[in-house]
Amino acid sequence: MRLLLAEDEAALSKALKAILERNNYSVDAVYDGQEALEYLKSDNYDGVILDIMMPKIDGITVLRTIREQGNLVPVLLLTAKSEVDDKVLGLDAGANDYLTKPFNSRELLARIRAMTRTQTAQADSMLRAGNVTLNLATYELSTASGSYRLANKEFQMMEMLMRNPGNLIATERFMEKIWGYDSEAEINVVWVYISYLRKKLNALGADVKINVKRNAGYMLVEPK
Amino acid sequence: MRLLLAEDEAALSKALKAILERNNYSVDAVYDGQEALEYLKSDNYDGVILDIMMPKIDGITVLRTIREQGNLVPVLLLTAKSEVDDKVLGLDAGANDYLTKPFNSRELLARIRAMTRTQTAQADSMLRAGNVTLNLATYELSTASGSYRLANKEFQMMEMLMRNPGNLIATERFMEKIWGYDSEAEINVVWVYISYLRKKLNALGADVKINVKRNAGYMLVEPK
DNA sequence: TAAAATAAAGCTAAAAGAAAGGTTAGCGGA
DNA sequence: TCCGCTAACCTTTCTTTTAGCTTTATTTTA
Repeated sequence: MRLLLAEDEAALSKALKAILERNNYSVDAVYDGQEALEYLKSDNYDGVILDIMMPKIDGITVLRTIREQGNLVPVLLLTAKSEVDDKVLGLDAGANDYLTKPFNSRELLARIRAMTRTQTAQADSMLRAGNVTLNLATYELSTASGSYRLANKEFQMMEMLMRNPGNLIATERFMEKIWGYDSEAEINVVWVYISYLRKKLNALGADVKINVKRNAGYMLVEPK
Repeated sequence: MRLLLAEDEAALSKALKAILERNNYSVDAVYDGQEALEYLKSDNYDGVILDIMMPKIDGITVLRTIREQGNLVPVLLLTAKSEVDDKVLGLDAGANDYLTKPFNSRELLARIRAMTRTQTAQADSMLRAGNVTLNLATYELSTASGSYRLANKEFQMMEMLMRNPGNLIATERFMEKIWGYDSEAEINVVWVYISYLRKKLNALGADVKINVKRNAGYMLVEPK
């Protein structure tokens, strides 16, 4: 399986390449958007890992360009924590998935596997659980009876829950993924947002629930 | 969960050990690569935190050596800021993850959790005795006729019993393992929790029983 | 030595206490 | 104005203690 890795930060690029190669991918690393476009023109890849912030040509433009050329190669976008709107842009531009830095290798590998599995590609920009959908581009949480546009943090929490239905997500995990390792925020922001989400799910007549497991975390449970 | 910490800088080592122990890891600290190798030979650890720059034998060599010996214990490498290439080397040598100094405790703990999860994760997430199962992930105690989600202490007691069916567990042993040596709790909390568990086992129609042996302890007995 | 008395050990419901989690108002910054 | 966050207060759940009761073991007494 051949992957193109476009990431300008040398240390991260090297590390990623090593991880990917240990997992039996052949990886070409490039360090700016222009190089990425050249490589994508000349070669056939099974997947692309594309940082958004890159010198010369940014990731979104690279993505848009290759899609215009009819290239349907699956693309995983890497975004820094704060570049939230970039995600939306990226999905609109035809990305298959995105990953927020910092991330761990297991997650990266899982996403790549998921992405390359169904070569069918084209952005699945909706998450679904029970009678609820979450639009990854517009941040809309909907059921038949209505919808809310979620704020950023709400969205990220809901996304994590919906990507792992039936699995427990540790409270610390929310903190790490959404607030970052160096955040000073109190642990109870998580409770606060869980509360917001439950309220909205309830108002929408959702048939999914967010369950708590004491001393552990939260889980999205779908109806049977 | 037992960890080996190999870090030559005394102050950092002490601090890390304290943090880890506060998070319920048992930590052995060693101060050079040679010691690390000795400890890794003689003992079983659930994870290793390995500084790269160490006296006598460096971390990468330690890592490479134990991997050659077929030891698959998860290893988290600690690298100083600039040693970028070391990361790559380290991952190639078979490290599971790495962390750049300086780092904060939340990140360290997250990495350790992630690293050790793989190994143990779905190994065996269920304990079984008679017609009863205990789900180690959800804390659910079940039979065909239903289930209870156990609270923390209840769960720990039940786990100890189910890991030693037919063996006597001293009341004092419960105290040591679950409440800790420095607990102020009275001995009769054990009786109280035994009582809770019996009630639930009974309500579930379990065919196992918790027997008492006077002046000794308790034993889970399975039907013949 | 059998029966009665006493002591020790263990059992359990309920109350008290502690901790975790939930909710809301409000403040400050884009 | 919307968003993110904190802080205060509320609710629920878990843990421990209390106290009275039952069972089992030991000692005493006839």
